[in-house]
This record gives sequence, structure tokens and C-alpha cells, in this order.
Amino acid sequence: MARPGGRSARVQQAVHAAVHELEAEVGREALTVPLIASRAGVTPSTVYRRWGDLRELLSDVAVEHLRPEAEPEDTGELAADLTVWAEQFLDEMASPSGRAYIRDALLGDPEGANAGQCSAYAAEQIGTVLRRAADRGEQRVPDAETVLDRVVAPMMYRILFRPGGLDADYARRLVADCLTPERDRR
Amino acid sequence: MARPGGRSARVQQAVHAAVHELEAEVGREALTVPLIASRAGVTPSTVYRRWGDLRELLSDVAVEHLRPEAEPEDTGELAADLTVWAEQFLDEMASPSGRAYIRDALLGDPEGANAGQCSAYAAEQIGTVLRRAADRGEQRVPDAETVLDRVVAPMMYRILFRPGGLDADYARRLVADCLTPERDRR
DNA sequence: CAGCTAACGCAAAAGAATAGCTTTTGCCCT
DNA sequence: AGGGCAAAAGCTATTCTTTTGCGTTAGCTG
Repeated sequence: MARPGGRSARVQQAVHAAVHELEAEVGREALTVPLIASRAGVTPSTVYRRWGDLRELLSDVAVEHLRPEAEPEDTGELAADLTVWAEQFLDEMASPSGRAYIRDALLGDPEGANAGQCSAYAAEQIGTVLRRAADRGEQRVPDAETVLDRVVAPMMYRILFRPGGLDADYARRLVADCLTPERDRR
Repeated sequence: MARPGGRSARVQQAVHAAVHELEAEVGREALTVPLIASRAGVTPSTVYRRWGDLRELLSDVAVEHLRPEAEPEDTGELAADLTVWAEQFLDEMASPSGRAYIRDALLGDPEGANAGQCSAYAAEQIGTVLRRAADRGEQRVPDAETVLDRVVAPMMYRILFRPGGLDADYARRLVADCLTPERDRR
């Protein structure tokens, strides 16, 4: 955006707020650009020009919803920190609204910038957990890439491609397997 | 569908064929229901009634594209079989058209049936590879779930959420790590 | 072969998206 | 401060998509 301040900023905020309100009032399926624009006190053409289409707008909004609200909990031990974080992550992402936001974020975003942001959020939180562990002097702290591959990716894959059968125990198993590489599998 | 044979089947095939043709001719972005319907020799309302909207239709077509065309190669050894398969899988899925099909399949499919089908295709191919290995009497053959979690899921996650930086070497590493669980990580 | 009904065609109407042009409003420069 | 430039929003007409109601066709069943 060439003009971050003033009217542009107000319009962006009004439109995002309108999406939030209308999502709650009429449901995601019933959202349309004219409806959102009218609620935001803006003309539809403004929305089309700024966002291109409804999908891209919803993609933007979805990324906001997916931003973590707090720092990961600090229990004093890596395994517990990661487990708690993974359980909560899975819980949020696998819920109906979480799945809807993920899909929206992926969808209206051919370049992958919004999707990349989602991954960056997770990477950031994991980085925090791992850094704490390293600062405490814990041994065998994996790197963030490994945790993304071994914990986050399987959860996301199942959320997107294999609906059903996801629970906190699965998250715990992934974390445990990730932290104990010598464990034998059949 | 209550009437699998006759006209219904012909319409379905004509519409799918029209999508294929037009994808090649005008590009995915330019596809519209009226355009597809006219090419298929059908009225738009028929398409809307059968598929609901464009996204669901494209989701159906995408799943067809994602169906594997051949059995996995048989090299006589599990590690090589899996490596070859993963390399090819990543290559196809990470390509621009592969990514587009994945997104389409996920998108127009609130129930997740089409997405589940994609995962089932991969599981089937992996199952074939693992079964061969077991029949040969190889030791330490993982189960299909493990391969999905450790090989397929990370590739898919990166394709969807972290564009860029994907190559055959990554696929090889995932397979190797999956087959040698005692390997130490930092 | 006769009846039933799902599925399609047709056409009208509602709604959404686009494009051209005008107006407003930040922002920068003197 | 004031003036000029250009980005962004408003307005409106037009096009295209989507929905809907009703009549027709054509598989399926007895």
C-alpha cells in the first residue's frame, strides 16, 4: 500500500471489521462483496479494487484469525512445552472454524504469501519454545525445521486431507516421536 | 446419483471433458460455468444443479488429475522404491499445475471427500510398495501411516504453506530419515 | 409398454463483477 | 501554510454469472 495512513487505513479496518461482524451474523457462506461493502460503509468497487475478489479478502481476514494470541506456555521443560503447544495447535486448527480459516487462507492466495504467513506463525512459536530449551541447557533440542516436518506437517496434513480421527493423543505421539529419534518403529 | 447410466453419465463426461479442454485453451483463471456448459453442449443451470458451483466442479476434475496413472516402480528394494516414488510424487505435486490441482481439490470440497481421495491414492501407492517389501522378507518395513506422516505430510505441508525450496533431495532425505529411525539429529 | 420421477432444457429475473469517469484526500514540496 | 500530484474512493452503466420456476425428456421399474 502506498498510503498506510488516513482514509486507506480506515477503509481497510472498516472492511475487516465488517467481515468479522457478518461472519458471526449471517455465516461464512452468505458473505458477498456488496454485503460486506455496505456494512463497511464503502462501495463494492473499492473492495474489488483493493482485494481483487472475495476470496482474497477472506484470505486476509483468515490470516488474522490464525495469528497466535499469546506466547507458548513455559513449563520449564522442552517436552512438556512442545506437547502443550501441539495439543493446543491441533485443537484450534482442527476445529470447524479453524479448518475454514486454513482453507480460506490457502485459497485466496495464489502466490502463497498468506499461507507462508501461517507457517511463519507456527515456526515462530516453535522457535520460542526451542530457544528456551536451549537456554536452559537441555540436550538434544531439535531444530525448528525438524519440528515443522515431524509435528506440524502431519497434523496439518490430516486436518486437510484426512478428516476425522484427530485427537490430542495424536499430537502427543508426534511430539514424543520427534524428541526420541532412537525409538524403534515396526 | 440415482441414475448412473444414460444421459446423466453422458452429461458428466461431457462437462468434465469440457473443463479439460478449456483449461488447456483459455487457462484455469478464465473458466466460468457458462463457458464450460456451452462447450459441453449443456445449459448452465444443469451444471449448477449437479455441482453446486464452479469450485466443486473443479474439485472433482482436480481429483481425476491427481489419480496416479501407474503402479509404483519395482526396483527390488524398499528404500529405492520409496525414494523413487517420493521423488516423482514431489515433482508432480510441487509443479504449478500440481499445486493448482491440489488447491482445487481442497477448496471446492467442504466435506473433505475429494481431499480424502487424494490421500487415499497416496496411501494405496505406498501400501503397494510396503507390501512388496514385506513379501520379499525385508526387515524393518514401516507401516503406511508412518510413511504418510514422515514423508507425504512434510512434502504436502511445504507445497501448500512454504512455497519455494523444494527439490528431489528433500524427498530423499525424508525417505531416508523415515527408514532409519535411530539416526541422530541435532 | 405404461407409469414414475430424476435429470435436463429453457427463459426470466436477481444479483455480482467490471469498467469508465469523476471526486476526494493523503502526501510532499516549496 | 498552501498548492500540486497521484493514489484511492465514489458513482453509474453494463456485462456476466447465478438462481429459480416450469415444462419436457428419458432412464428405470413393474
